[in-house]
Amino acid sequence: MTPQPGPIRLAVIDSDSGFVRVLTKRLEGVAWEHRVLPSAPPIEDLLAMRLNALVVDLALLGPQAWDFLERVCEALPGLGIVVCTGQSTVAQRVRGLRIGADDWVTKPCHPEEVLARVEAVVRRRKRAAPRIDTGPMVAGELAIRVDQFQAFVGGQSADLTRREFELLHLLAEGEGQVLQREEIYQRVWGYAMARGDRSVDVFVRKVRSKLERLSPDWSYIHTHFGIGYRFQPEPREDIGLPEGSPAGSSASETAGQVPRVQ
Amino acid sequence: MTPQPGPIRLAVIDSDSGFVRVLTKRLEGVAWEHRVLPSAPPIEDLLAMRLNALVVDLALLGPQAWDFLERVCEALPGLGIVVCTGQSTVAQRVRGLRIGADDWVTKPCHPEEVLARVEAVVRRRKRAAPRIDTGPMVAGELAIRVDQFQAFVGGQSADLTRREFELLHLLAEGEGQVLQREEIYQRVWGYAMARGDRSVDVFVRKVRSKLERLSPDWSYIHTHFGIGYRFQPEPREDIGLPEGSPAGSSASETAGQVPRVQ
DNA sequence: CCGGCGTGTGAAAAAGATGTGAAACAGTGG
DNA sequence: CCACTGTTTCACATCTTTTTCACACGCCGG
Repeated sequence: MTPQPGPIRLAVIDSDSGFVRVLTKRLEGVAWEHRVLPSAPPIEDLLAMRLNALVVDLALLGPQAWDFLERVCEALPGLGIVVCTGQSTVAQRVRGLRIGADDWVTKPCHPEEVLARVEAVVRRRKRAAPRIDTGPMVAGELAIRVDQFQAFVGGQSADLTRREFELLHLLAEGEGQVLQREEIYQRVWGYAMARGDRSVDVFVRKVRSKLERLSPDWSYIHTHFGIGYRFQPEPREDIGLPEGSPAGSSASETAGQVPRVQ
Repeated sequence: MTPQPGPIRLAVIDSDSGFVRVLTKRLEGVAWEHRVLPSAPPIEDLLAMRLNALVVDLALLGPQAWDFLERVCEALPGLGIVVCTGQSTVAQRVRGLRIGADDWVTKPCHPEEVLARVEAVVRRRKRAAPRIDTGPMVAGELAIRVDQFQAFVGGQSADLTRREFELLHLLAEGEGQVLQREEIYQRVWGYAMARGDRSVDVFVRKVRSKLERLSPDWSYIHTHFGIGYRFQPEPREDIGLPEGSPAGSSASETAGQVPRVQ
């Protein structure tokens, strides 16, 4: 349907020079960004590469192969993993797939097939973001232009950094949905969130503050206590507060009508 | 990490009786809902089955195999497709994967591996499209939306906190069943309940009170003295009956058919 | 009708999450 | 190497939720 996979960022962990050479050649043909690693790098390095997919020969990792596979799957749940290894038993293949590998190819194999399998794995992963309409998405006073990695209000840029933009973009795509912190982190940062990480909160604050500067009468990002955040443009009703009432005043009275908006 | 893939709805299109028999046996072992089709059904029929995955032997579809594959991929982009066929060329496999198949297994193959591959495909699909099939569950005037971690009545949020929601959700899932306090605690809090802990009671009260605000004419959570609680939406009948009949009404109900409603 | 438990109720105390500002750290380009 | 921008980490303020308590009430068995 949409054969257009776009450029894929791929790493190959293998030291079989013949296989690597021939695969690399094909990779250059399709212009994917790729990198060959002769042995398993630390997980953090893989994180930093922001990959779409990984091709790995488990055989060369020795006894820690399963452990490595497991840790990679856990840390990068969004990464497509294709194991490409010599002879293996059914039990091994089943184990690898159960642990979290997406595909398992047996060498010798044709590089074109490896590519097709990587493509299939990545394709499925990307289905989630099929936003094709080139037009900017508008919400309240906001215009979010994916092509510019920026949000505007009345033609003026909110001056968001890349992460800030990606966060806002993700939230805005799921307008009205409550997204959990873990999921947000996973999808914006690209890997699993460590417990106690406050990055999402911090960035929400930054985005809020930048949006508020340009669009003071609207609120966009709502907190769901104990869960995460929800994007939904709403005219701010900070009306009233005439005088006497101390700010502290109960939020409770307002409850019932509109879900709590912080 | 991915311990629980949950039940998968699967269809197998194949007429190779030996393969099908052995695969079916394994399918029953894992309790997936499955169906075997001896030939390609109309796309609409596949749609109606609301499948998670499809295993198909392209060989038996003859010359229209590619066309069938293409149409299925287009019509059901969320469906995981595993081609399971006898001998094939690299070019055929690449073609199939490019068209939209998620995996391609060559017969003869071990049923366990087919299952593992189906599982991997479905796992990835669920990660990619996290919120599509999550229809709200309705009960009485209540709509419980898991994706929002919230319950609504007539579009209005009950403003449940996370634990309150989880409690309600658990009870609602077992609609009509009496759940013991210990089990409720175990499943909502995640660990064993200490003796004398009243948390469950307290939260039941909070949920009841929040639900009653929005849906005063229904009662949802019923107490079973000495046991626990049961979720079951019932129109409240305490209206009328101004004086004559004491609330205690028919003791006969307690007979076990219709437990006491408090 | 009474007493013993188990549950309902309201409020206070404790625990936990988020908001906030600023400093530490990392990456880039001069 | 420095200056600069952006990201991550930290400590603390603020606010919400969860837990704990003490007591009232209702169910059940004498």
